[in-house]
Amino acid sequence: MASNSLSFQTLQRLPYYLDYLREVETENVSSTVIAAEFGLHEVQVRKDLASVSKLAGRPRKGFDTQSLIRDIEEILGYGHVDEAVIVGVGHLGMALANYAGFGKYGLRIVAGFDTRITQEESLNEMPLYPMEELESVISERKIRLGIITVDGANAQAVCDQLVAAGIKAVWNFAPVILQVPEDIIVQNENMACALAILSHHLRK
Amino acid sequence: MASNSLSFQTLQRLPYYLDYLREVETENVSSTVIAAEFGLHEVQVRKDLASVSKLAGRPRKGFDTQSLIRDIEEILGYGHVDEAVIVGVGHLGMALANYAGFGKYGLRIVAGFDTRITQEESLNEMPLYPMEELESVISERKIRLGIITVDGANAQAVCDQLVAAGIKAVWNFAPVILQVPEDIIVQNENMACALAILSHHLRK
DNA sequence: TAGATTGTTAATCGATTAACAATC
DNA sequence: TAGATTGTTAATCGATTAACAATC
Repeated sequence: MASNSLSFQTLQRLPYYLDYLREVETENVSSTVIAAEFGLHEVQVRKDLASVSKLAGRPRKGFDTQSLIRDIEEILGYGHVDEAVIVGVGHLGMALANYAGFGKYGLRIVAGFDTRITQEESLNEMPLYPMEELESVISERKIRLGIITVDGANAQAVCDQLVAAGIKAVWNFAPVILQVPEDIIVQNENMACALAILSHHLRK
Repeated sequence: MASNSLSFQTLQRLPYYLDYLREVETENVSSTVIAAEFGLHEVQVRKDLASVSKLAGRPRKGFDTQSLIRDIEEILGYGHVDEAVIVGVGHLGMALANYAGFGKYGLRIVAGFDTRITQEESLNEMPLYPMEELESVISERKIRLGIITVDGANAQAVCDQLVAAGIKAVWNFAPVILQVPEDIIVQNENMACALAILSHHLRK
């Protein structure tokens, strides 16, 4: 029965469950089946589901598939679209901006910014602005999520500008740890961290 | 004093420490200073460093900067270059293939594969092959790391092919959990998981 | 009733943090 | 010597797993 706080780990598993629930065609789904599908521990899945579902699961049957889908979608904020801006329109920034899949996850990147842009232009229907426009675009459109795809040396400065403009969450692809006020959340996507684990494994 | 096993968490922090150590110009560096730089707990950093450094830290002074850099580089396998192939040369695949920064981390992407490729061609000096060539390229060049940037529906099949060809580690950007033999390591880079955390935070 | 599945309470595990003695 | 910093041992914390009673 939906509790009020979810662990980081649980939140990260929800998108997987959701994908599976959308595919499955049965009326009910049990923790046992989902756990087997993903190679997770049954009790872990049961706890995850219990903490997000409004409708309790039923012994012998499991959870109601449709209701569970709605509950997870609500928690992940799919359906409700979040608007984001992206700063740094190099290879990675473009890949993200072009990535059609985000729509499915309730994310829309509505504008790009880059120091190399001198006047408004557009990339696949997404407007690109010079850095000077950052604050006005964010505050006018009340955008709350900023994606940083500039290089490490410039990431903190960009982050400060985003925060000053009123952003509430930052998705950081630069290989640095950003310093932000307490109420701002930062999600780091650092390729070097992932590589560290892979390389170390290969070296053994 | 370098122990034999490192936690996942420690490994992920090492690239940050390394960046900082390379920048700093002093002969010695203390855990205290690094902790302050990154907003981490002092003891956590000290434990991390103790577990990777061959030379013990010295009271009052800290660790020898150069020696620490070498130790971390060795553990992360920088210097020694890992070769990788990438399967799926769409936007994301190209962004990764073009990303110059990987060289710095000891990674070289030596070939790309895609179902849309029908005969060998090249992208910025990197050869692209049809899927049929996957096994022969990997086994001939003894490549041990495979990067998956195909869509979710095809990721497991690609993964199976990579494993069959002899890959030891998989870096997976598709939003699915891959099933692999026990001795293969998979590192997931799932944008939906990151977004789950950000969205949930914004929703509160 | 028997059996599958739920939810809960307790045990385990790994990582972080606290406390403190050792050292230069 | 005093003080900064180390390394180590114990306490805490969060997440996972085990054990088990409740239910349809």
